[in-house]
Amino acid sequence: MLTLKMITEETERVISGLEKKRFKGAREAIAEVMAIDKERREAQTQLDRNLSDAKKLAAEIGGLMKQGKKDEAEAIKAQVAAMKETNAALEQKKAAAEQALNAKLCTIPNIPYDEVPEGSCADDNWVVKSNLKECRIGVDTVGNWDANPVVGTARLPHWELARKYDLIDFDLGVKITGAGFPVYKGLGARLQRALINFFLDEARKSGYTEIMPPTVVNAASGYGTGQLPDKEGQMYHCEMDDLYLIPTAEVPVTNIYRDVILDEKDLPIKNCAYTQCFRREAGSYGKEVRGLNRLHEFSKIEIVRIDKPEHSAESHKEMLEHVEGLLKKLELPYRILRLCGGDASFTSAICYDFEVYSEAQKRWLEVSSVSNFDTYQANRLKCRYRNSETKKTELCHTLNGSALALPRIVASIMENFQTEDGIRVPAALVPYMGCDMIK
RNA sequence: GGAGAGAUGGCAGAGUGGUCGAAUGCACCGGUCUUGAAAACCGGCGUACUUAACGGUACCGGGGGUUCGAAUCCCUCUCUCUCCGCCA
Repeated sequence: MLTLKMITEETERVISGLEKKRFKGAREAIAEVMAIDKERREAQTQLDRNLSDAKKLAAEIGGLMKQGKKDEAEAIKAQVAAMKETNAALEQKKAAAEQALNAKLCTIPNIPYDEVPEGSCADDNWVVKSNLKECRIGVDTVGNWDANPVVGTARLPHWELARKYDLIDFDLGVKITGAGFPVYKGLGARLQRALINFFLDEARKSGYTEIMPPTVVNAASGYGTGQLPDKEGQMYHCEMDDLYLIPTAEVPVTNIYRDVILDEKDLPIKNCAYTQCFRREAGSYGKEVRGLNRLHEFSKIEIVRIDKPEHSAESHKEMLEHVEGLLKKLELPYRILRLCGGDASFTSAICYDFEVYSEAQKRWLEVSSVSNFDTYQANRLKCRYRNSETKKTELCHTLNGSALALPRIVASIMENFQTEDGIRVPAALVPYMGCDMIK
């Protein structure tokens, strides 16, 4: 959530930022926050004063009793007792204001950085880079890519290739669990493991510390990274124990740093984690979710950074380079988008999406989102560091990105590298696969 | 799952109703001494909210209660440890 300090000190900048994010009723929302905050402060100052008085009076009683001045002691007792009611009311007022303030702040998104483009939907995103031409997979051509000659053959979508080579069984997943829970088999399963190991090894080479976190989290963690309260319906919930299946490793990994004060010298913290991710994806339907395009359970390697404010932009850049490096090594056709204000996620200050091209589906598939959350997430998490110069605690910046999510990468590999003899394995994966062809 | 014990500052560990935000030790930071270091000595050393400031308030695992007053008493939840049971 946004900090009160920012809202009160830079009100106009916040409002225009929210408008850039296409947040409706920004001015009213901010005015409401400030009004509630005023109420809260008034209740607090008054309560503090009353408590201070009561405390001083109550402290006298002990002495009076020892001196045997029972009557005086009793008089003060009555006096303090009388103050209790007022204090209880103030306490309640303060608590109510705090709660209302918090609830309101949770409904207000992060404000975008200056370099975030104006715009309201996906069409307004900037394509900052694309290697499509180099890959020579034109939208209309059919497999003229040198490394992948499928001339004259219609490209098959990955779900058909999955069946042809017996790599993924979607129907079996339905039998065991339900739609969106595929069963990977044989080389299909091995490809999963190969990608997981490849991504983790690459992350390690880039200096990330591998974390293996729990895949179920408590409500406090869900709240810490912002899945709760608003996106409750997107997570699987174990009611009996009140635990949630994680939608991304971001949740458990970032929550490591909840309520933590870090040393400046330890920043930036660079963690990576492979986990299964679980998403209910309520409201999804149709061909958009066909095959591997959208699953309820999938594998993902996430990179997470905690950094000091003045270095987070540099961190973000390094993360983008890391993810781009992965796509290059996998030889996939990709493009990088800088998301516009209206299309960027609720919590991000700036976000880049990586997409790979699916020749068979004739569309781009999002495989990674690399965001800087500035202090937005850290404020909710209470993740701070001690500034070595001022000796004061300050909010960290948090960043994360997928590096990478498997299903669409698998779809893209299958569709783009299909040949008449099978599916070519990109060179970087051959050591992990133990073969250069899936057939 | 059953029985018992416990949860105090970065760590260790006192504190069982009043002057306790909390002794003491260690760690850490600053200083004196020293060519330098160690030792010794002196000083500092939690977080948040609030106030223009002085200062004030809250927090001793979480929540609630008793009391004029709670780290201390009561209830409840969570977690940890020991024993038993079950089990990868």
